[in-house]
Amino acid sequence: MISVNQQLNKKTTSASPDFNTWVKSVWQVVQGIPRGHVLTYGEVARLAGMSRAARRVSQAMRRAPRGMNLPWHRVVNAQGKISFPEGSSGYLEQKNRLQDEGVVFIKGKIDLDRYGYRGALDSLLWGNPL
DNA sequence: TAATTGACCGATC
DNA sequence: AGATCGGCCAATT
Repeated sequence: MISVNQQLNKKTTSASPDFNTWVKSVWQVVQGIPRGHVLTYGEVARLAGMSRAARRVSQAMRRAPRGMNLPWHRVVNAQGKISFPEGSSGYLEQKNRLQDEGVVFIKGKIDLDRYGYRGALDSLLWGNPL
């Protein structure tokens, strides 16, 4: 008995042109994140045109060519936390990179209202403190 | 072919 | 605030 999940998987698997196109959109979106700000996986997915594909964003970023210097570190999860296992090399590198850009961690979390893209726009429009 | 795996998310308690 | 849970779906095992 083949599961529904497997059926769906089969239907869209094997490098569908749609998915590959979307992957490129993901790269563009990520490239557009300003220094010192972050976007969540879900937001990137949505902005790239697939609202439910948060989990695919990491895949897309992993595929990015080295030369393009994708600012992958500016993508965090919806809780404002780094999604690599705490203490892993990926975790530390991402945290270091973000801190170098002025992003502040409080108890391992980033305040998305302040550093998120939306937060950034609100800051500009509202001129609110910090 | 089938099951498992994630750099996830939102609702809910 | 933190923990659980179901849904998600290409890639990997």
